[in-house]
Amino acid sequence: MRDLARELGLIGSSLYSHIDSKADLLVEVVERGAVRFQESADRAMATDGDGLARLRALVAGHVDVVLDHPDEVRTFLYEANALEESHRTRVLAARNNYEEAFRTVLRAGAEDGSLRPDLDSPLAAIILLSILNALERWYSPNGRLSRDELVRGILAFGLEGIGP
Amino acid sequence: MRDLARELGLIGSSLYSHIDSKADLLVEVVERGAVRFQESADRAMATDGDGLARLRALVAGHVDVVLDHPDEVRTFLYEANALEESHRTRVLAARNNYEEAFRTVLRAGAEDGSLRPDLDSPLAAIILLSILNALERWYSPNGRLSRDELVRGILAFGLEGIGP
DNA sequence: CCTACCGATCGGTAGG
DNA sequence: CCTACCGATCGGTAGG
Repeated sequence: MRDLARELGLIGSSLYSHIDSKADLLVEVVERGAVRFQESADRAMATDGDGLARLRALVAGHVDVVLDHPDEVRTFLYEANALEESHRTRVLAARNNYEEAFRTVLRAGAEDGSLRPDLDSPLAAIILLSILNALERWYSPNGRLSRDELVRGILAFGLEGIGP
Repeated sequence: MRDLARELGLIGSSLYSHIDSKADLLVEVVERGAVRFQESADRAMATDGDGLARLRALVAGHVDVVLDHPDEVRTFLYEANALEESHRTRVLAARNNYEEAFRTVLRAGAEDGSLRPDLDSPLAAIILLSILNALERWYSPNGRLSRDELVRGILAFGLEGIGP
């Protein structure tokens, strides 16, 4: 808390004129992350087009959220288990709901012919999210890939694979 | 430290008859994770066969390390940045070396025809490791997939993709 | 928003 | 390996 305060030009105890507790502050930050992802999914699901089109929108939206709000995302992804039970449950439900959007478009794509008909949608959803969530740990805008190339690279890997 | 001691049936200060400091203990645990991955990569690279065969061995080995030693792996993956500079540098170098094994077999596969000739090996290596490292966060042996089905599912996703 | 604190907990030590 | 501590730091409060 004293570190946070210092970044605001305050001393530690002065933070408590603005927040009630450290735990409350964590809840707020995690919640912001959850909202970002939810809004992104809502936008992507409102896209019209086949399963593949909506999958592309979900992936691009996720990349934007992760790269535009890395601190909130990190906190959402890795600190949710530090929340008190009731808040933790809500966040895990939000996460599952978001993952469900991926499962839904994958299933839709398998049925409308825009994706492989025999794909394992629960596994593919987890795998895609594993790839997307890890971005925060390695991607730099100063690296070899622009954000657009990154999205295309991930989609190429996921859609075509690396087989011969 | 008191929590760790309790799990051993000791009180906190008694730990210090066995270790020199909390920081030393962390170094040791992280190092164990690094060794597990390195040994796995060494075995996989000693496999004979084409790039694809060695990639399969790398993936299966990584899955085994993650699922058989989750605590060491978590510490290796997420607590390395809590190490003092010199140790941190060594661990990051070990990680890069391990990733290099993935890049090497991917490049080999692209050249020997067992993998897609135009694949982006640095990106594919990061993506595969993103998928593999995330396993610890969701896979349960009591779930729908056996370990073998998991490996096959990941390889199917990576090799064939989910495109139509 | 700061001053001046508080009780609890942390990593760790001396001595047996 | 425990007893009996220590100084530092933590989240937080009362009062101005």
